[in-house]
Amino acid sequence: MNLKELSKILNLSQTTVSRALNGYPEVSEATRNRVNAAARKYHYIPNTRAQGLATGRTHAVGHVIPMSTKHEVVNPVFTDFVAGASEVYSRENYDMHLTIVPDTGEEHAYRKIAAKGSVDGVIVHGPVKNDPRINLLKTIGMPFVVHGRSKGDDSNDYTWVDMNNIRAFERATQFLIDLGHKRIALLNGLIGMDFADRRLTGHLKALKANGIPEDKALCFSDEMTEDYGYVATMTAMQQGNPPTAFLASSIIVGIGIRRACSELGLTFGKEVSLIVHDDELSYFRNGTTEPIYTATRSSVRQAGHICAQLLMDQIADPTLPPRHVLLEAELIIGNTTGPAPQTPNAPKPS
Amino acid sequence: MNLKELSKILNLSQTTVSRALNGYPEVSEATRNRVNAAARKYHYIPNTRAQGLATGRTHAVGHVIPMSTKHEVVNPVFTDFVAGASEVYSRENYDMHLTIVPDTGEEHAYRKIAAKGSVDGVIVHGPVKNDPRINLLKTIGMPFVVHGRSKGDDSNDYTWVDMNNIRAFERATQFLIDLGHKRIALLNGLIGMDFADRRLTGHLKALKANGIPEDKALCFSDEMTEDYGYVATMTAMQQGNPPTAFLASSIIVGIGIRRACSELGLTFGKEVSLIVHDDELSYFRNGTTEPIYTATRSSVRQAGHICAQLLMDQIADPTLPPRHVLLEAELIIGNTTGPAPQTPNAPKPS
DNA sequence: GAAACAACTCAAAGCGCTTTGGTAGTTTCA
DNA sequence: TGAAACTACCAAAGCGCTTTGAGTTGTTTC
Repeated sequence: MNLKELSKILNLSQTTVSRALNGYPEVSEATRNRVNAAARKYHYIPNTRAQGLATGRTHAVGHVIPMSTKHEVVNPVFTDFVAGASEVYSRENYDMHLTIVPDTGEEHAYRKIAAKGSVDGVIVHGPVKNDPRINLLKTIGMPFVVHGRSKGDDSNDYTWVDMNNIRAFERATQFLIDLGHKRIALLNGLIGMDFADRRLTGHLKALKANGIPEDKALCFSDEMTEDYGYVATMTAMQQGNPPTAFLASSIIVGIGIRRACSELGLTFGKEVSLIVHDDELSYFRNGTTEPIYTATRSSVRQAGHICAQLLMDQIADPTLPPRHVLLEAELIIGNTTGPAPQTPNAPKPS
Repeated sequence: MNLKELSKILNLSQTTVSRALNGYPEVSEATRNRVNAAARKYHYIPNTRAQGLATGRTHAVGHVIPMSTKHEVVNPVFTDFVAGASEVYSRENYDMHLTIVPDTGEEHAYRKIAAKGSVDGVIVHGPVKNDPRINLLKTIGMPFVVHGRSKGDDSNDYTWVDMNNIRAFERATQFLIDLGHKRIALLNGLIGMDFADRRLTGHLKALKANGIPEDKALCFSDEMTEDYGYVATMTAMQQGNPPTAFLASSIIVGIGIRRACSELGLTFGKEVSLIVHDDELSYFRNGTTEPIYTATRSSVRQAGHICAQLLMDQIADPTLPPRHVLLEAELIIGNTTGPAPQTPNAPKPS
């Protein structure tokens, strides 16, 4: 069933039917009701492609995920982010496109997305330092919102939603220092990712403020998998001077740390302390009644929601000035932190 | 840059340019080269909407995810599935649409997807028993592939890709029985989901074959989160007659079981055994060198890849008969299983 | 040297919608 | 009473592409 057929049935012109359906005022109420009833009866749903061609609007947004040989395409954080964003999309009747582009030749990929005309705007995931995509999208003139930020770019020139990574990791580190910890291992995300850089910055800032020297051997950086958490912990604990505390960039890494510690016979809050960053992933709740981990908490789902909302606004009115949302993480005290052990941990055999 | 402009620049008709670009034979090689060069030079990329309108093909597929109040929208298994599927899509230059539909009024949602004409086919996720979507899609006449199956529907009548859930869980249960376990807890997925039903079937089949009575108190069923694994384990272990072995429907549930057991001071392979189903999730590898968990293993990423491929085939030739792919899970022996303890486990205090 | 055939190229229609620029018919009001 | 102002509708153009059917050359063939 298309417009033509429907209008024939109703003995009206396509114009009138279209206007009736889209709420234009130049149609009498009687006709409008008649049209709406018929549309429902005959299951009439406008063809998006045609609508898009005619209006220049697609009612769709794209999520573009960079894929490299270095890291996995889609991760659990992305998953929850999308869940949050999709709440907005389905409310606003927008479609969501997922495009996975190799991070070589990104420019072409983005140009293609713009030229193909299949989305009204995009969300940029996983920004790196000086991310070239931002300028590209600006010159192409496609509305976009960045999840995170990109250091180096003038950050007032585009819309972003970010978590205060520096502050969160500064606070977490300070909390551990206050408990007497001096040897703190940081299990960070992939270096080069903007968020990972900021977390490192925050961590180092707190160390410095307390006169604790940075130890490169305690700074790890990788894709945030469970296995990474395990392996890095094992490596750290086998050093001559192992850490008494861990700071993990994701609850998933924390799970790996837990497995390692349990294997090494270390109890959280006693021999070793742990703070994780908790994105409130739906499949890895940090406890339903009381927190499992001491954590810096900030909902990535909420971030998705906000990003989507800002993008919708931007699409509705492209002249809107750039907006910025900086979410603060809460510090949640759980059972994985405690005072630093009196005698430093001895190296553990492998 | 659009076709009209490009053809003006080249001093050719739109027809010729279009044919040259799309590889039709009625164009001289010289002209074709000239056209291709110009297209590259001026960054010409055809508008998908227009192309779709003209051809009836959208070069896009939809993933439709049912959303209910009962379970989360997107889960880690879905994530890896999508990663696998997207490999095929990007190779074939297809777009991927994500649509999240409330499971009330599903019929309308699917009809809408078909009528909107924005995808050439869909992948059906999370089939339940007697899933109405299958018949609906058949009558609508939209190509589709089901990830999983739907008991009750004549399973030869549509294309599906499934894992042999019955066999996997039958084998796993038998393996535990062979180790002397008689009290085996099953931490299954949501009841009603087709895969969960089959897993239960396989489990019960093995119990029956060995004359072990079913104990409802040992059968759990819920959304497969880490917390569920933890809570169910705690519940199971506090019973008068606790289990000596666990069978978990996902590695994530297994992680929760691990946390509970470690808290209860139980060692895997000694006081308690554990087999998980391992979907080979990229963020939760079952060990990189040796397996962490004894597991039934089957790559959901591969399943995604296959589904996507079958859907592409189906779209290319809708007259193709339905196809079925049944993947077998491997049984991987890790360190979490061992002989049943001589004296049954005593109930653990909460 | 006309007819037949390739080898190219083109104008125009059509995909399903929105929107511009109308036209009738009715009401309003000087 | 007649011009102005509405109201309610419509025909047709246009969005950017593909594709049909129809040329227009230039080359063979008999």
